[in-house]
Amino acid sequence: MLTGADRPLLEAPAVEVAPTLLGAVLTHTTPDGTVAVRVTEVEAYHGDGTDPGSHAFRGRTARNGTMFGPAGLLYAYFTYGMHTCANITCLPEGNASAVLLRAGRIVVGEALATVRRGGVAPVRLARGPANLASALGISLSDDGADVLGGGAYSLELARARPESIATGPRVGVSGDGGSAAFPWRFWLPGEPTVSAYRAAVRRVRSG
DNA sequence: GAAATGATCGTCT
DNA sequence: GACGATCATTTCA
Repeated sequence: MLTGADRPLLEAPAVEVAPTLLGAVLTHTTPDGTVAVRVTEVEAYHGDGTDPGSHAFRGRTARNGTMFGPAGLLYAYFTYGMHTCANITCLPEGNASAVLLRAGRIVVGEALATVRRGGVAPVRLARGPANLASALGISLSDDGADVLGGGAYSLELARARPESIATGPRVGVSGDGGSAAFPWRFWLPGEPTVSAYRAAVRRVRSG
């Protein structure tokens, strides 16, 4: 398990940290029990003004303040009126950079995760960023939690670097298509828990 | 199997 | 007031 002494491992740009997190195990312990997920898919987000898809693109706000904190924090945000997504922050304090946890495989607490997800098939428990957050029991109140601080969350990196890593454009990032062109999405090929790729599409308003 | 669509609310402009 | 780092369901093939 990583501790505060390991924080420098995460004090790198998101594109460098993202592949490192593939195969890592994130654990969350609550009064209900413990759920751990092996990360199989991630996306990098930057805050240096070069990434229009990042929450931090327009500078620091009340919501994205955690992205500007030190590396190794949990950045939880609420979106689409009903979903919570989880990131791990990168770079030292003052720099906005984070890795979105898009999908994973439940390795501990599958029963509890299944209850939280409403009884879906195991492979679907943490497929998709909002599903992953739900399975782990991550809520907005967990925003800013230190994953390396020995609290409710803990992180364990993969012992060996994965044999192969696939990269591609990010999912669900709308805009002029510019940011989606960068291969800032990383996943473990062959993992059934990796979410299906869907190109960013601007929603059509009904009525 | 693939594509379209509603749900639902915090956040930014 | 508009839209979003999404998901489950419905609809069509």
